[in-house]
Amino acid sequence: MRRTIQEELGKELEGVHPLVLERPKERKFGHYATPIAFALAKRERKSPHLIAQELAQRFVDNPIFERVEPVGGYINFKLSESFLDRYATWALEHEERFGAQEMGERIHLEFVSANPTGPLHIGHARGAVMGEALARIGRHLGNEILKEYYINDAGNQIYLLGLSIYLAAREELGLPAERPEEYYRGEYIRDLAQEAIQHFGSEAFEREEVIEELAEWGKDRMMELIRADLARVGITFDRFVSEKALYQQWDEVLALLKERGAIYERDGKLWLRSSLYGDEKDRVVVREDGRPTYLAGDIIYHYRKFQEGFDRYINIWGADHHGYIPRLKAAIKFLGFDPQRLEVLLAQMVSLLKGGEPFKMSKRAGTFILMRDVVEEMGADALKFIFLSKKSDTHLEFDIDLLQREDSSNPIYYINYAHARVHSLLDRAGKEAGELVAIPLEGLNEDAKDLLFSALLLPEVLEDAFTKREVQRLTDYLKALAAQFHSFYNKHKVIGSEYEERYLKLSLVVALSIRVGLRLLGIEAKRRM
RNA sequence: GUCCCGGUAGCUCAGCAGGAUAGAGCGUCGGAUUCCUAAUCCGAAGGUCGUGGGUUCAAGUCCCGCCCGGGACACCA
Repeated sequence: MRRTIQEELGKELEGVHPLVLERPKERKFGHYATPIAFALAKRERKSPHLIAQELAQRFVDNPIFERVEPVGGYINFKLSESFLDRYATWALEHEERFGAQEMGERIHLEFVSANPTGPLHIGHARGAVMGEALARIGRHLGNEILKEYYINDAGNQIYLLGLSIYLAAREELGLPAERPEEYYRGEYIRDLAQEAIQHFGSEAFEREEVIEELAEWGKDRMMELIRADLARVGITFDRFVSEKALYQQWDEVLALLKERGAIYERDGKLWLRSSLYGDEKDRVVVREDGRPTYLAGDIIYHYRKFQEGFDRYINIWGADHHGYIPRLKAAIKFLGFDPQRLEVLLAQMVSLLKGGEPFKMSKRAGTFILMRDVVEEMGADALKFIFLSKKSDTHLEFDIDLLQREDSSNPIYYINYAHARVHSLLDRAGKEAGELVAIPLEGLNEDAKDLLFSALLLPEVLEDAFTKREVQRLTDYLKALAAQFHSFYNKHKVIGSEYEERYLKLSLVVALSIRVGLRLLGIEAKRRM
């Protein structure tokens, strides 16, 4: 819709000035507006109002507008009913494809990538939910998106996982278990230990040699559990990449880096000259004992990603990794690729409240809040909606108790109720969606036209949400649309009125936008409550 | 010290690429149901947009300084 308007305006105003098209805060100013005359005032040495008047003249006969009005320096455009109706019919004909586009970008999307040394906690959930939603919206808009999970299965942590299971198992079996300074604790370790005793037999825990084996086994079990947690919230991946397997390519990548002058030796270590490309200092990639650092793995990983030739790469990381971005981008540059193709979205902290009290988590004490438990408590839909309703790079605070309530303080409930109401209207009227699509919308009051316009905004909301990576635009839109529908419903009787069929068609468009919008957030709209 | 996020109504937050009188939800107070789901709606009260400068026809929005809160600054992953 916005595109159509822009094209129409473009025909008349081309070359005049870059076109800014905005939606006025108040509906009385029309559906769209442009402050173009302000910008022209200086150059033309005329008052903005005069310029707006002149420009507005060019659109008076255009059938897509009911009214084109200069106010101050603004030109306000009000869409005609016939245009809105045509667009509504078109939307209903497209059904679930409403708002779809053919953007055609090939995008590599990496997210979650939590270490397989423990279950997913609430902090992981944010990036997880965000990645899935972006992928769904992006695909709806015609992009090809590969969802990938990078498994950090190399390094000391996996050994620690094995050790932790080993110790817990020995404890369980009544054998002496000496705790080192660093190990994983928490209920899941005890669960794994019991499972391990079943699997390996109690004799296995008499010797330390089993730790390596336990580490490997534990990692696989953890990945299974993580995948199960994700699946429960409707999140899936197209590919899992193992860090460990990447190291086969390290010699090749290191040689390439050396060739490009990216590497130097100091104190017996190999350093990446990342400060040359924006990092605050150079970083070690190979330690004195010859073991590559974590960064090395990430360099290989991104080397392989970039070799696949995607148009764009998106990584969703926890905000605590933000300092890591410059060194990775520097490495990408050294490898001869364009670091601008890599976008890192940061998922900021989540603070949970329960009954107004902070719900503290501490990984060390093993008291972190599991994503699984939150899903259990408030449901996957509410979790997704609330996590997506704030920009991912700002802190999020919410109270679990609020999300269990079944009223308007729970947004997902409120939106579902609007959707269910439409279906209840249809049932009540005994009408099928199919027989309403062609009903012409004419003679509507302002409330109905406003609601219709709002319902038709879905495509541009989706486009903005995706291209700006701001999914909260969609959640905000759905809340506002639901509110407008509830208000309309309370004010205007549908069944039995002379407008019955027209209002039903209008309601269908509202339901369509809600349904498609929710689906792209990974939530299925309810037809009955 | 450097970097990231934030400071807008009692609380949680919107505020688009600078544009029309700063918005929503919750909470508070008042009202609506012989009528399509009151799981809803309508109304009211409530704001020096952290602070001091600057740019602009126009600043919550952009630039600079300062204050406050949260987080990050590995040869851990």
